[in-house]
Amino acid sequence: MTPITRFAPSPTGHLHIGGARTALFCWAYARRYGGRFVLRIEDTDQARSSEASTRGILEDLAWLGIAWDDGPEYRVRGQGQGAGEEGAGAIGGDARGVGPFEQSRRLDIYNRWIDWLIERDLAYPAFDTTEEVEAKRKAAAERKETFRYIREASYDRAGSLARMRAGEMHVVRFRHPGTPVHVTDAVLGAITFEAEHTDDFVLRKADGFPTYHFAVVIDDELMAVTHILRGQEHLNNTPRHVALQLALKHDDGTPFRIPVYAHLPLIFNPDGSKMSKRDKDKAARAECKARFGAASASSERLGVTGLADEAYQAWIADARSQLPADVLARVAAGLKIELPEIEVEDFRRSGYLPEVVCNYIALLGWNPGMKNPDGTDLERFDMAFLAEHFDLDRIGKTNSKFDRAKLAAFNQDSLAKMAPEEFAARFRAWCGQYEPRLAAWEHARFAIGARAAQPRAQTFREAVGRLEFALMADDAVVFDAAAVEKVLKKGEPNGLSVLGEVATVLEGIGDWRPEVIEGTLKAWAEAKGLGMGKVAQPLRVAITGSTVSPGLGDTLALVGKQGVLERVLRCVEQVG
RNA sequence: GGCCCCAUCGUCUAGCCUGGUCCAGGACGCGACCCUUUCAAGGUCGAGACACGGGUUCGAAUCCCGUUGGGGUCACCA
Repeated sequence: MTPITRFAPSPTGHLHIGGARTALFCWAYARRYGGRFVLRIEDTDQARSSEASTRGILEDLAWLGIAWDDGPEYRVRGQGQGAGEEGAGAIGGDARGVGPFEQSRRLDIYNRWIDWLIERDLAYPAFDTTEEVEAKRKAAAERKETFRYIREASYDRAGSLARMRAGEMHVVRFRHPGTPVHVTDAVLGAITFEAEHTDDFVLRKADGFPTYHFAVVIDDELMAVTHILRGQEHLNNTPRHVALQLALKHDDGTPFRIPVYAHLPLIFNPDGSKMSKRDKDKAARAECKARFGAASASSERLGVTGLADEAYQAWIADARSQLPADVLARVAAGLKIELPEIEVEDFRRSGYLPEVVCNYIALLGWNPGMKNPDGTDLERFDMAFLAEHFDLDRIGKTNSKFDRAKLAAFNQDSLAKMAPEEFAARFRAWCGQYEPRLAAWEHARFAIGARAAQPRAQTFREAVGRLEFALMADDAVVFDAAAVEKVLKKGEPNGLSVLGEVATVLEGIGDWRPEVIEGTLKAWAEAKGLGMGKVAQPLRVAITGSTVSPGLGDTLALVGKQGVLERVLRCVEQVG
């Protein structure tokens, strides 16, 4: 049996990193066994779903290199930076004729099955208002019980059907058979759910849309899904789904299949809290409070447009509130802080490589159990490796915490190992989207910048940071006081005097290329009987304001001869 | 609270199914040293875990039970 897996996100925001892992595992399993991977959009919550989210999710998956076989069509534009097998072209489509893949477009299908169930009295209309059910739930909670909706023996079926046909507002509930459900989970093993914990859950909401539980079961059957990989938060939904699968039969009498279930361990923040997009608001809010005080801060101070003071105050006051993503991004920029990465888009913006993100998240809950030739555990691998070796039996059971430091280490390693031309090309593509100042550099200069930043950066974002000195105006350099003290004012020939001498040497260099600059300086230092540190450090401080920069030749080349001379002069004047 | 799941270094994990080769291996992080024109990288070394208690057994990280701890879930959200 060739497996068919599916990833079924609800389009209520960007793709969460946890969702990305689920998608990755689904993809990998399908690839491993030559099956198909379906992408389905679960947009049955009319209030929260949006088409923009759907587009974002498709884009995030494509960027990660997780291509779906069946699902909404997505055009990959140009030089894709994705990690997976598809470079360009189209992803998705409906080769098997099982679409559409947006649940909001499948209402007639669900309704047909609802009718089928009602006919057999396996489901029934119920007319309770939300308030009535809520009241019962509350009453049960006060008795320290869990409310379970069960159809009363006195239920008037004929009358109810008539009311339904007359158009009265109602929901359709499943008539739970009251038998225990046994599930064999591919990860967790045998699990039994006793009957007394299940109830007559809703299949179709009052707005006519199916609930998640119902749509999932119908779609998985109709799309011939064989393996359901999903987060462990769904474990308690499984008995509902199985009960439904047991109740439903096709017209020819064949029952719905019970797919293989594999519940994945969850991913949390290092502090054990849920990884939520609210974390980003939380971080920004904490920074605002720390900087401006708890209550009185004005959005004016942030220099953020499009954020009314009233909205700002409300956001500060309510720990659970969220700012629109774009506004929040501007707040963070104004604050000059990095927001925690939660969604795939965040990692992309921070300059992580998609193949590294996939590698790292695959390790959260799965590992290949193989060794490298040197005896260490194999944990660096690419998408092709996953497609070849991924399997359910090595999925762990324990939840994990997202370790950004390890991700960053992986990313730095991949960045450093990359061929310089590839690094430059990908860095440039990233800058085109997120760092226009650098993208504007002409080719030769960018190549030097890329070379200077490559071995040192954990992310593209950080690479930009390492080049910041070349981006600033010559008269904007701030000379770090400690550096000035240590490098320019102390020592036998103190740095300042070296600077004065070296300026003339620099001035004499005609061919302003990194190798020439560095060679000339080395020769000069040697001739003067000085260690290179005596020359390099004062120059670093003069050029960048700090003692830390890329290789000296690259640093000077990036600033340009004119700029270097100006900065040195300014430094001597200011410090001396 | 009911139900369900889980439990190896700070973190991710290997080992557990098929008890002995485990005074528990690796990775990230951390510490020290070396190298060095800074930072990083690299090299060498180091600290660091079988939650606890009972069994079973000649022998348990590995099997069983309990305790404790953690997580999930209890919607006309998915």
